[in-house]
Parts: sequence; C-alpha cells; structure tokens
Amino acid sequence: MAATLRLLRERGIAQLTTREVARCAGVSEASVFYHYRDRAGLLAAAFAAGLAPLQALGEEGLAGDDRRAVLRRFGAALERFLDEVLPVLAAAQADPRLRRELADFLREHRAGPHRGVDALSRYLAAEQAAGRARADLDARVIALSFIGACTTRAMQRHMAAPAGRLPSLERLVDGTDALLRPAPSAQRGS
Amino acid sequence: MAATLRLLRERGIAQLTTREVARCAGVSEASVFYHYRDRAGLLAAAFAAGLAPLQALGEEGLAGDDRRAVLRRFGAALERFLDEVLPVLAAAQADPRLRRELADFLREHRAGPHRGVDALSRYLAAEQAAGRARADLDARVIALSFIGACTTRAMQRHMAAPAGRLPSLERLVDGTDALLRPAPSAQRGS
DNA sequence: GTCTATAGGTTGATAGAC
DNA sequence: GTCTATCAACCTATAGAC
Repeated sequence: MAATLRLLRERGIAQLTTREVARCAGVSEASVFYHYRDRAGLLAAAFAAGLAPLQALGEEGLAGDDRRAVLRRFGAALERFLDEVLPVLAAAQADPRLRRELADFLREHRAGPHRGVDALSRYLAAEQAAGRARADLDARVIALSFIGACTTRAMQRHMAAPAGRLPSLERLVDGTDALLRPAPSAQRGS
Repeated sequence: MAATLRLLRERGIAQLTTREVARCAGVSEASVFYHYRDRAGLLAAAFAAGLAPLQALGEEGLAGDDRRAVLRRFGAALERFLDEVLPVLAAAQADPRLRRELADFLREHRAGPHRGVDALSRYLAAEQAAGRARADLDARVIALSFIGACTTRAMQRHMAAPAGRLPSLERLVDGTDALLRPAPSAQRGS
C-alpha cells in the first residue's frame, strides 16, 4: 500500500499498474490480487488510505491568543494536507468509476471543503463574539476565502507552475488578520 | 478534437483510448494517427484546445460602477471557466509526461492562478485609489482569496461532493464587497 | 485523407505448485 | 500466503489499398 501511494503521487495513475506496484513493493503480482481481489480493490484501498488525513484535519490548532499565529498554523497545516491529498483527488478524476467512489467516500465521511470552512468560521465567529474581529463581516465567507487562497497556492505548487508569483502564506495571514481588525472608530466609540 | 475533449471531460483520461475517440468521432482509428501522429500528439492537441480559455480569461468585465456587479460577473465567469478547465488540469496529473507538458504550456503562456490575481488586484487597487475601498488592505491578498473561494466552489462541484454547503457566489460577493467598504470614520474624516 | 486488417506490446487476472 | 507461468483482452501503431 505504501508503494501504491508512492507511485500514485509520484507518477500518476496512468503508470499505476499492478505489475509496477508489485515490483515496487518487492512482491509478486499475484500477491496484489490475493490481497485486493482486483485492480479496483487496490485503488479503493489506496484512496481510503490516501484520503485518511481528511478526517484527521479537524479544528486542532484553531485556538490560541495570537490570531496571526492561529491562522499561520491552520494555513500551513492545510497546505501540507493538500500537498498530500490533491494528487489523490486528481487521480480519481481519471475514471468515472473512481470518481463515483470518491464522491461516495466524501459523502459517507462528510468530508469536503465545507469541513474546513465550518471549523475556521467557528473560530472566526468566536473572535467576533469576543470583540476581537469586526462583527459585520460574514465569517463563513472569510473562512472560505482563506481556505480557497491556501488551496489555490497548493494547486499552483502541485501543477509545477512558475512559483512565487502568488502572495506568500505569511502575507495572506497578515492581510486576512488586517481585514478582521475592528475599525478604529468602533474602538473609540466603545 | 471535439470528441476528444468531450470524452476527456465526461469519462476521464483513463477511457480516452484512440479507439474510443475514433468511434465517438465517427472516423476510423487510423485517421486519428494520421492527423495527430500518436496518442501523445492527440493529447497535446487536446490540452492546447482545452486550455485555450486560459488566455481568453482576461480582465474583461473587470470594470463598471457597481462593484458588487463587477465581482459577481468576474466570479461567475471564473467559475464557468474552471468548470471547463479543471477536468483537463486533473487529467494532466495522470501521467508525468503530460504533467511536464502542462507545466511547460503554463509557463510559455504565462498562465496560472496569478493571472487572475493580477487582474483582479489591479481593479481592487483602482477602487482603493478612488477612495471606494479601504486603502489599508492588501489588494493582492483579497484578490487571491476571492479567486480561491471561487476555485474551491468549482472544485467541490467537480468532485460531485454534496453541494450547497459552501456559501453561494452571491453571498461571497456580498461578503467581499462588505469588507472592502471604507470604515464610517474614514468617510466622516475626509 | 480515409479506410480495413493486422502486428506487437502491455495489462489485468487466473491456475496451480509450494 | 507467496510464488512462477500463462492466458485473454485491450491498446497503440503501422501497412497498404482506395
């Protein structure tokens, strides 16, 4: 399975043949079929293993006094996570059957982008409730925007496009923190 | 070529065989090889055609009096564009050779997420210069965040995940417009 | 330029010994 | 459970007629 995920991430799904997996794992091809029944079973297991981090990415780290530190930690964890998972998600788009299996998996585990949005927007709403963030902003929209920015950065990296032309994570964190800060007038008026 | 792109988007790259393309286009398989030399040539041509919208998506529509209308138009165009292009980008991840070709294509045409970020942030900077948007915000960060949000929405749609759980485009536009508005104090102070 | 026919190679999967 | 040997199907690509 380790060999399968490695091949899937490094070479893509096209070269992920049962032969290559067996060779890379140092076993015979028949062993692969004995354990996973057929290629579809192997891929299903690989997807379940490759997407396991989906559930692990909870709201851990989404707490702390320094909001910029919280955003930085969350953004960095999200991007690390996407670097691992994006290749697997992309591979599932190669075949309609795999696509359906992925959709079922996401539905069954209630996974998807909205999970991160929910978690982050809860944190932002708490910041608003505590008076540390502008209360007139839409927390879910900010959460989606921040997560979307991290996702776009990870995608650009994954496509090996010319890097360094998108704002850095540090700049993204600073900019997001800035727009959350209550307006000076509101602070004076309290 | 139309048949190729249709198969690529609907069934994924795994089932994109020269046989199926020929059958779907109503020609013989040999014709495919006559025109595109080999399967790699066919795929290269399909990528060039499928990614053509990358250049078309300029800053058109990024002007107008009503900022919310501008954002709505830009966001809708971007999501339509992504619905077409994401399947092609995903397919390129199936094979290392295709991946390199895609990276070269993006480099050569200076395409990539940063293009949209540049265009949108120019518009936002103009809004700031005109005093219609908070001048203390990082325009490039806002642009990346808005584009990232649209991208994440398109990705969720593309993965056939349970829809409707992310903020709508309308809500995203309203929320982004809101955080851009100058603070009341700044308006009074002028 | 388009076709039919076919070669050559790769892949998924099975049989059967150990 | 793991191996070797093998098969049947499929896919890319070419040859040659029209």
